[in-house]
Parts: sequence; structure tokens; C-alpha cells
Amino acid sequence: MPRAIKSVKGTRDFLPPETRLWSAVEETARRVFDTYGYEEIRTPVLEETDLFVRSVGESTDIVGKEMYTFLDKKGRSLTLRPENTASVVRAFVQHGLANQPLPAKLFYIGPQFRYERPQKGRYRQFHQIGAELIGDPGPETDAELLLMLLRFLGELGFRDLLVQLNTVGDDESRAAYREGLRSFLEPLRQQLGEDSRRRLDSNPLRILDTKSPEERELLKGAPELAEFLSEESRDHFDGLRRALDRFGVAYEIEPRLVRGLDYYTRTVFEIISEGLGAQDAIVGGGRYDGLVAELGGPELPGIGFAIGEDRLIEVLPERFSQAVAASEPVVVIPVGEVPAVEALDLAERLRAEGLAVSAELSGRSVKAALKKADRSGARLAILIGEEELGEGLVTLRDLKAADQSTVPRADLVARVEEIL
RNA sequence: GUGAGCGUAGCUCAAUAGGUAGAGCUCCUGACUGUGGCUCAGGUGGUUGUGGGUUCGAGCCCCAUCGCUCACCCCA
Repeated sequence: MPRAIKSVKGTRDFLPPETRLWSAVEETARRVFDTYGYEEIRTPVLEETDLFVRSVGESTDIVGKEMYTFLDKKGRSLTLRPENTASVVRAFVQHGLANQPLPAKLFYIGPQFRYERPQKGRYRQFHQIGAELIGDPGPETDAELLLMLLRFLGELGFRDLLVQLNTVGDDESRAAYREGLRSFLEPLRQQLGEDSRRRLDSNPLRILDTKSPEERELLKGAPELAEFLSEESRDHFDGLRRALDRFGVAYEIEPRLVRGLDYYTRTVFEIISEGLGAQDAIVGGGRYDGLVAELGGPELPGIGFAIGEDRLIEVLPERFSQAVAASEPVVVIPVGEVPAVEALDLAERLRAEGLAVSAELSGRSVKAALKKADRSGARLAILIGEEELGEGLVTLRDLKAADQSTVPRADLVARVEEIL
């Protein structure tokens, strides 16, 4: 016997009925995003490796050790996208979208890939629903993006979600802070862990969100970014907070929220959820005012978020999942000597009317067919018997009420719709 | 990449101190020749993740490997 092949580590098959849930979530996203004027963009799963090196950042964990990178047959270095913002910005630049009315508002839904050790809420192929807005620097734009995000999550039944918010300042603020932090930590170098010592050279800001209690203790006397913020960055952050307050958005300032992608500037945010264990962030995002230019485009600001769809579905409120309807509410069953094709014929007529119908074609007994219909969650069974066939009648059986009646075919659609 | 726990039927799990694999659910059939949800009877389904070792004998012990799960790390 040949070896059975299994799905690759960290990847999953999504089977019915769970796939209905995924579709429903994605439809909700499309509907809500549409009300904010966002259009869908689909970018390739495969990109030139350099795209991520330049945008996400060489010193980040994502680029340093989590990418699916390989050489193609011509020796080009390609990478399965570990996130989607870089691709969206690349496409924006490549197609000259800056020449269309700004800001550009784009959303995407699709798989992303990172070579990590899988655990709860973390997969090698995972899925993100994200949105990007390019070409508007104002804090009201940040607020609107967050309002859209929260409206979407609200439509899914989430309540009381708390947005964690911070600002990492503009390039100048960050450069100044980086030096401030470095000169504070340099004397303490020997007390830092191995990772943090390395970051002291490459990216000192990342040390801030360490989880090590000893390092947190050391950091207590560290300078804060707020002290180094440029006036513009401070104004921007204050403007965002005023807007969020006006719309009643619940948020908390999380000064140590830094985020692991290099392209973020100013506004950064996260939403975490209970019930996900250690991987509890369901949304992450922020502003990236230098990224478009970094990727060869014009000097345009941008902001976006990415929702972890796998994690989102893991903690989806029950009232949403329960509202996702069952399939095939009607089953057509041939009785006695009536050929299966008659059941197919009737099913086709009903489908043409827009009804979800399955036909019993396998020749099983009426009894077995009803049993199967019942277990599948069907609401109605239509029995085509020899006795009624000649007179243009069928038997309509309500599987929940357990009663049935004989109805003319002409009235069938109306009767079915009445019951459903 | 590091650590820990776990891999027996499609699913959930059994298998006394190593003695040659079983149940429930699911699925199919029948009791009920054109009528389901209950009950009863029967059937399909496993080289115990894989490879090696110890042993007269391994699902059980040892090693390796793959996978799953959780945590570290990182992030969605």
C-alpha cells in the first residue's frame, strides 16, 4: 500500500461545515469594508525576497528566520509572503495608483506563510484579513480605520474589545529615542539576556516589550519615547486620541507596544482576545509613513491593519456562528419504482427558483433516505411517488413537524418557501 | 531554534504486571416490500504514526524519526 500523504506541518485543511464560517466572516468583512469605500486587492503569494527585506526589515525575526525563501529555476530568490502590507504597497507603486484619487483604500483576504513552530493560534500557513489606506496623513484617518475595524468586529458579535494603542513617533523621534535608550542600556549590557544584547545593537526598541521580569525591572528607569517625540508626532497622537474619544472607542495606551516590523511609524495598535493562550493578538497594525517611498514610490503616508483570521474564528462569538445557516434545507426522494432521474428533474426545477435542494439519487430506500435527510438537518422532504406522479402531485413532508400533505407541483415552490 | 506532554478504527477512547486489539459514536443493511428521529440485530472499517532494538513474545519497554499539542521566542 502506498504511503498516505498528509498535509504539510503547520498547514490545515478546512472542512465543512467550518468553511461556512470562514465564508461568512469574509462576506461580513467585504460588506463592512465596502461601506467605508475600500476595494479588494489580490496580490501574488510569491514575491521577490528583497521586498520583505526592505519593508519588514532585515533585523526582524520574520525576515531573519521565519520566511519560506527559495531559489527558483533561474536562481531568483523568492519568498512566500509572510504578511501582505509590503505586497500591497509594492502593487500600489508598480501600477502608479498614486495617480488615482487619493487616498487609496484597499483590503485583502488571503493566506500568509511563516516558518515557525506551530502552536495554538500559530500556523505556518495562516490567514489575514487586512486593510491599507495610502495617501492621507491625518489622525482622523487613523481613527476612521480603527472605527472600520471595530465595526467589522462588532458585526461578528465581538463586544468590549480593547484597543491597545501607542505611538512610536516619526523617523527623527525614533532615531533620537533609539540613541537615548541605547545610552541608558549600554552600561547594563551584561545584565541583559542574549537576545536583548543583540537587539541593543540592531534594534533597541524591541527590548522594550521583553517578557523577562529581570529585564522589565531594569527598564523601569529607562527613558520613555514620549520624551523624544517630535511636536508633529505628539500632535498626531493627541489628535487620534481626541477622535477616538469622540466616537467612544475603548482604548488604552500601552507605552511598551512597539511591534516587530520595521516599517511602522507613529500610530501602532493591537487588539488581543482571551481564549487564545499565548498567541492572543487577533489584530495588529499601524502607520507606515515611510514605506511607500522606501519601496520606490512617492512620499506618501500609509496606515493599515491585519486581522488573524484563524485566531478570529477560534474565538468567534457563538451568536455569530449559530446564525450561519445549515445547507440543503430540502431533499427530493423518489419512492417505489419512480426513477432517480425524476427526483433530479424536480430538484433542478426548484434550484432554478433559487432553493437549496439535494436529490436522493443513490437508490436507497425511502426509509434510509428520510433518515439521512433528517440527520443532515434538512427541513423538508419531497416524495415523488408513482401514485401521485401521473396527477402532477408530490408529497411534501415537514421533517420537524412530522406531518405531510399532497400538493400540486405548480404550488410546490410557494408552499416550500412558506415553510422555510 | 529550545523545552515538555502525547500519537490505537473517520471521531472519542479501552486493552489488568509485556501474552498476539475492543467499545461507543459515525457510516451501510435489515427487523418495518411508499415514510425519519427510539429500540434491536448484523456489517464495513486497524500491517497500534514510521523505522530499528530488547524479548520466546511489544499497543505497552529502549532508541531514532515524523506528526500533533502546549509553552519559550515571535507575532496575526
